Formats: sequence, C-alpha cells, structure tokens
Amino acid sequence: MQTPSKTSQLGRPRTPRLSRKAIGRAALEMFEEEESLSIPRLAERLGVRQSSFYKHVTGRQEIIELARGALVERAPMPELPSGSLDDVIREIFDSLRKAYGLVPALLPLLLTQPVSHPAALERYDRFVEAFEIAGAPRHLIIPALEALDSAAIGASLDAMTMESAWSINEEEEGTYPHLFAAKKAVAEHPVDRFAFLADVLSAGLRAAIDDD
Amino acid sequence: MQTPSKTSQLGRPRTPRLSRKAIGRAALEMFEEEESLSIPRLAERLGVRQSSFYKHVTGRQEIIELARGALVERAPMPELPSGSLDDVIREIFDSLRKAYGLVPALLPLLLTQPVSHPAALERYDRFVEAFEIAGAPRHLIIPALEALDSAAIGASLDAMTMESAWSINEEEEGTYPHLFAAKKAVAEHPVDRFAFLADVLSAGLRAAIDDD
DNA sequence: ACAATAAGTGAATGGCTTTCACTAAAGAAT
DNA sequence: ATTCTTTAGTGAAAGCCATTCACTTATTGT
Repeated sequence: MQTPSKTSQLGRPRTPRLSRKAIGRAALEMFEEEESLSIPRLAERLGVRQSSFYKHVTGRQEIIELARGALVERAPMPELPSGSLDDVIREIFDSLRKAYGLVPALLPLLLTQPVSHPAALERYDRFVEAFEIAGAPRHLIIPALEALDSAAIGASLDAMTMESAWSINEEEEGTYPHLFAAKKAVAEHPVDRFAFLADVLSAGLRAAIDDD
Repeated sequence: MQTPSKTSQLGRPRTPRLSRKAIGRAALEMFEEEESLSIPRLAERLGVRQSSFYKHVTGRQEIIELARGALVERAPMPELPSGSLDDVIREIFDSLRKAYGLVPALLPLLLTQPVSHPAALERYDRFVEAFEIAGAPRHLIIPALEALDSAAIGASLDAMTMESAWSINEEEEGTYPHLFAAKKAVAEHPVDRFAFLADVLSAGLRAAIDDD
C-alpha cells in the first residue's frame, strides 16, 4: 500500500491541470518576468509538458491572445464617465497605458493580431459606448479608439526602451547636432510623456471630432 | 584548362560577396516579400551561407537595424518646409507613414530597439531641425517626434491588419453592440485613417506646444 | 458495461540563431 | 619578393524553438 507517488503523468489526469484561463494568466506572468514567451518554459511553469497546450489552444498566437485577455481581466473596468469628451478620452487613454505599461514585451505581439478575446472585446465595447454617450460622431469612434490604442502602446514601449529611442554617444554630438540638443533639452527639462500625449490626444481628437 | 567552375566557395573570395549595405537592403526586401526575416533564407537570397553574416554583423538585431537604414535611404529626405509648425508636423508624419507603410512586418521589430543607424539618425536630426525652425520649444521636440513616430507606426500596422483591429462575427452583434455599431458606421462612412491622424496630431501638438 | 471523447505524455520533425575551427585571399611589413 | 597578419567566407554542430502524432488513461454519454 504505497502512496501513489507515480509521477508518470500518463493519460488523462483525474483533475484538469490546464485551462485556457490558466494558460493566459501564466503567459502574461511570463511576459512580465522574462520579457518573452517560450512554450517549453511556460509548460515548466505550469507543471505540464509542452504538447499539452495543443489540447486547449491551436498554437502560439492563441496563447498570446489569451494573455491579452488576462491583461484586460486584471485591470478593472474604469468608472466610465458619462462625462465630457475630454474626460472620456483621458480616462480611456489612462486605462490603456496602465495596462500596457506592465507588459511592454507583449505589446509588439499584440499589435500584429486583431483583438478576438471576449474580455478584451467587451472592454472596447464599453469604450465605444462611452464615446457614444459623450456625443462623438459614430463613424469617428473607431478611428479615435485606434489612435488612443497605438499612442498608448507607443508610449509604453518608449518608456521601456530606457535612455532614449535614439542612441547616440557624446562624440556624435557634432554629427547630429539638432537631435543631440533636443535630447539635452528634454533631459534638463523633463516632460512626462504620458501626460503630454494625453494632452495632445485630447486636444487633437476633440478638434478632429468638432470639425465634423 | 578548365573554366574555374569550382563552386566550393571556400576561403576568402576574390571579390566581396557581402557588405552591410547589401545585407540591409536584402533584409528590407525580404520583409516586404515574406513578411519576416530568416537568416538562412536571407543567405539564400544573397548566394551566401548563413554563417557569413557574422563577419559583418553581430547578430539578428543588427540586421534589423540595417534594414531600418535601408528603409530610410530608400525614401528621399522630404523638402523640409521652413514653414509653419502645422506644415512641419504634417510633412514629418507623411514622410514617416510613407516609409513605414511599405514594410508593416518590420515595424514591431523596429519598435523594440533604439535607432542607431546613421542614416536614420541623420533623418531624425533633420526633423528636429525643422521643429526648431518652426519655433517649437526645445524640450518638447523629442516628445513630439516620439508621438509622430508611434502614430505613424500604429496607423501603418492597423492598415495591414486588414478588415479591422477587432475581429467579431455577425452573430456576436448582440454581445458587443456598441463596437459592432461603430464598425458598421465607419464601414458605411469610411474615414481615411492617415488623414484623420494627421489632423489629430497637428491640432493636438500645436495645442500642447502653444500651451507652453 | 461500453463506446466515444477528452486531457495529458513522449518522441520526433524541421525550423531557427549563433559559434567556432577551418580555408583561402588580401594587405602590410620586411 | 617573401612572409605574416588580417579578413571574408564555409561547414558542421549546438542548443533553442513550435508543432504534430501515436499513445495512454480518465471521464462522459448511451
């Protein structure tokens, strides 16, 4: 009479070891901690073999989409201001950047595939609703949302690429004088990029929408 | 006396088969045609073995940076308007989107590493110069340029992801009613995303800059 | 009780990037 | 001119990766 310490793990387990939700969450954690996704390493994290994933998911792309879902589910839906257009724009942008800021490594991968996870679609649906309530013309809502989304992603990535998006040394000061001076100026007089972008988007979107 | 049809290709060739410029150009072409970069396939294109690259380049990342250089060198520097801020903003945005639109597959990879190719740095240096001439405050030039860059990348990627960034079927109309309606509205009343973004950025950046 | 299905495994395939000892030519020094 | 050093390309291999598939064991439906 031995404790069934059989670790052979063959055949169907009595209790499920995986689920789409667990996969999404673990993938998201992996992106945060390792800045990349590897299926063998994800399997290790979950105490499972790599081939097991393919019972729940068609491939890598789908795991990435599940990570998007996990990201959305982690950040609670913000109070959606039935407020002014300005409030709506700032609230959405803020909500996006907060989520994206946590996992910069995931962003380039999210950019290359359409949003299909239900939790994410639901979130965007609410964003659209807020735009409607604020009185935005319906045909401009999608373009506006796309603009907010890429701006939030771009800013989060810029924030990750430490130092600067342009890598130049001291000795190249003479080669790129204007760029160098501009970098120096912003170093001496730092600008909060998120606040700046929020201002730009708010003013810009309101102008574009009112012109309609 | 035989024609030296020896294809053994061993040892140093009499005339160089590779150069950083040729590698960058070929990589860019490969991104355009195959939407990805693989070193073995790039070697095939250039009639060379994969290990040869490592005599000219430290690795994959550097090849991507050379592709960035090739992209910049392909598009001629636009006439830089010593004009109004509005002109400068639109000219830069247009120049960026034209370049990026040709190689959407490359963009996510460019996003994740700083600009270091001299041709690219030189181009950005001129952009900064144009901002200076237009009278933008120096510490806001870099943030403004970052905003233009991410917007151009985001819009080019959105344009690639055919149909829509949000993938929903007819039968999900009820699940995401606002999103669905907004998609329908923009389908019926199409919006040129680049023109829209140009308007948003122009108005937004001018407002943010004038507020200073 | 039994068939069908579902979840997990193990092994293999074919792709990828990078490294390194090797070869042959070019360029520098004597 | 000869020799030495450096340079550009090769070939083979190591160590990753994602994906597939025949197999095993449990659960579910009849």
